[in-house]
Amino acid sequence: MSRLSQTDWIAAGFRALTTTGPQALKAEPLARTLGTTKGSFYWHFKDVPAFQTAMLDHWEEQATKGIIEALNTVPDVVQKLRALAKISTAPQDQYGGIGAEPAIRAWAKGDIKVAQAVHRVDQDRLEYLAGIFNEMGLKKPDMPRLFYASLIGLQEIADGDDTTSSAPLATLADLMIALSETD
Amino acid sequence: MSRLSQTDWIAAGFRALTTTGPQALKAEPLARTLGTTKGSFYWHFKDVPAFQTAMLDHWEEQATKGIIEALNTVPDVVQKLRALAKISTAPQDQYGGIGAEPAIRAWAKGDIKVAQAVHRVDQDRLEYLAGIFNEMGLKKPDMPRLFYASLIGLQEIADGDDTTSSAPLATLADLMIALSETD
DNA sequence: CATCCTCCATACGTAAGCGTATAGTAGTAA
DNA sequence: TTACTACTATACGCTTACGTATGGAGGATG
Repeated sequence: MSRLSQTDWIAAGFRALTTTGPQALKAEPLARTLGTTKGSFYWHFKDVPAFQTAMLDHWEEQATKGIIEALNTVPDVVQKLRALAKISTAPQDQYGGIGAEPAIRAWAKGDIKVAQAVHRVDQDRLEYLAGIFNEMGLKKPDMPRLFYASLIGLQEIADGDDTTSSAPLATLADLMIALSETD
Repeated sequence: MSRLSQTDWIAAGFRALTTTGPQALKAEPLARTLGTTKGSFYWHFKDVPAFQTAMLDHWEEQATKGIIEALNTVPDVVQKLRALAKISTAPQDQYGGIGAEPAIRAWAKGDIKVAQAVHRVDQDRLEYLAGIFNEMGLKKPDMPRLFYASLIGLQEIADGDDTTSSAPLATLADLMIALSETD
């Protein structure tokens, strides 16, 4: 990799974020992992905050539109819920995908601009979920939040084994689907 | 506060952790918030990692034995579940209590010793929850994990308003209780 | 009152990261 | 070839934190 682009730096940022944590999002350490120097970094980005903002922009796009577009190919709402249960616990796709979520939420705890981005994403996804539940005829307003929280929580307490993560969410989905049919 | 103890420093540590994040767990910044200098810090603790370990020991005690002992005063299992749903979303009691949880989980992402402590606590609480569900006659093995994940996830996406956090968990508890009666 | 013993302040040398300035290199185009 | 553009290396001064060492302050104890 003789010549770098902004995108290369951002990808390296997500790698560092997920493996080491937010404290690794600094110019010189990142340069080392890319086998270059910070001269390159400050060519592509004004400063460290600007670099982080670029990372966030990237993630925000992925984390909302990306997932929603994937789900829109599934016609049936019930299947949509099941699909969501599945892809949200899918193998770590690097680079701002779902795999980076817990790391980003951790990052948000110590940086207000990250917290705001995460909050926007949460609102977007909750709204989208509310639409699904509404279509299913489940009117209890807690449901979207409950489902979404379970999804996040399972990611949070995941121990690498992905079956322990996906099974409980599938159970919840079934529970809610059953509830929607007795209403 | 003319004279400080280890405990004062640890309390300051949790305040800094929850308000600013793990990057605030350093000797000199903490000293500033306490109106003293790092001379005091290095008197009470060998170094920064030792200080952090002391914080973790404190939290680990609170986060397992503390909560479990509180719950053991509730006789009925169903009520126990409801009580758990309530106290886990209770107002932030500083100083290593439940209020610090999201911050500690965030901290864990960038520090292996923290991650290990969190994992131990998770296992303890999951085991305890499994006991409750077992007593209720709910044999589906996903249930403890699902409930616990929801609890964690709700803390994670909480926006300050505590009713939006507690209501969904109560809904889940009711759902599970209902399920246990039809089994 | 003298003496400890506990706790805190200050000063020091070292290390790491920031952002800037400046010089250099490798491809592209005229 | 020459000149230009896009990118990278290096060096600098500044700031913040680390951990150590040493010198008090001040209450408890004899």
